[in-house]
Amino acid sequence: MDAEAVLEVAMSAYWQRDPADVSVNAICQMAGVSKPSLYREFGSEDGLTRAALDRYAGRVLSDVFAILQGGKDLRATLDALVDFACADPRMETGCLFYKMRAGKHRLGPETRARVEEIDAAAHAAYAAFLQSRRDAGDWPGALSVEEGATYLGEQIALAITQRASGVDPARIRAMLELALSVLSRP
Amino acid sequence: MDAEAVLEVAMSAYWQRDPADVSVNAICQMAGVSKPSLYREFGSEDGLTRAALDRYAGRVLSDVFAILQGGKDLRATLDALVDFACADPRMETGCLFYKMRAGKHRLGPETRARVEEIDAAAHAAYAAFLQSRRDAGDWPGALSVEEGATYLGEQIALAITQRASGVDPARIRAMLELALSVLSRP
DNA sequence: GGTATAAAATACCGAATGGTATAAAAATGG
DNA sequence: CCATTTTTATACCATTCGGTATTTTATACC
Repeated sequence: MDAEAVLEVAMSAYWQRDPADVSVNAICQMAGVSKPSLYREFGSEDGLTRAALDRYAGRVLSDVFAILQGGKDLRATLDALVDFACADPRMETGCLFYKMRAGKHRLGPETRARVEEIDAAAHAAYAAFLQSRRDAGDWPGALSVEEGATYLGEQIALAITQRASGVDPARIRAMLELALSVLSRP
Repeated sequence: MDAEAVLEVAMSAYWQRDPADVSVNAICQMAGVSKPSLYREFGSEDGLTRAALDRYAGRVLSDVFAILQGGKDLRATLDALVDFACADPRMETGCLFYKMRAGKHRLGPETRARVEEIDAAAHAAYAAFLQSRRDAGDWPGALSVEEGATYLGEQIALAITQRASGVDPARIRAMLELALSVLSRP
């Protein structure tokens, strides 16, 4: 049995639908794998969701971190984030991480801990980016780095979550650009 | 058996937790009512959640509609909305309507239809408010009424959803005021 | 080819779900 | 006080869930 293939199937299913709406039975059926084999590999449903989240983080979220750490200026980085949220085809069905975060109480302890870890890391990455822009004199205004990081992160999350709901991407982009305009205005 | 009391218990439970996390059995136990009695009154789980949503709309959402239709100017109305989202103790555990909307696919057909109705009505109320402010010369900028209504509604939803997640209310208020500042700026 | 061993598939378990049939109890009418 | 009807409470049903014991199949070794 190919653990990589199973994980790919699980990640895609959790991502497309919602972790709470995909049972272990369904994943076994989709992957063509028996339940005992899956449990021998991942231990529990919690282990499987955690592994799927890890895979997702390394494959998708890493792109966001790369944008934030790219060293570009404020405008270019915000544009790249907006493009990612509104135009990247991978975000058409939303973000697995945000779906897990929204239903955090339904996750097992391992996966929940991982979600909180990633959440903290994302906030830190947003904050580090904004701090660097402020140091470079690129980010005007009196908003604190902490508040700006929270704001930026939540607006991105809102936009991607709306994409999963099937809202018109053009409208989402307009809303997001409107929300982020406060960061580049004095 | 007191149908009103049952409905009150159900609404509170759905509101505090999440409709998907409260079973019919649990509601019967909390309300001290037998399952057949509840099913004779509400027909199905869908009927119960729908009735709970209707009660919530008449008891809580009506306050939001009242704010939007109060005839006050832009600043005063936005302030009232921000206060409602960030300071009203009833929003401490979030909004039942937004919780249902977020998990729309898990609801029965009746309740889901009601959610969509309310969603449309809320959007229309936001739009009517903004249109009246534009007509009164109170709302500057080139943003369309439709886009403004979507933006305003989603920012309020985000703030209230964050309250349910236990985020610091002061920070939520700062974020929301920041987001809404684009509506009163040229 | 026969046997020991590892892997996988089926079948099962207990708990919980939404929903209902049946038995008990209470209220009503005479 | 008895009989009828309505309401309530218990028990049950089929299905699904996560998780596992058991049996069957395939592989490896000699």
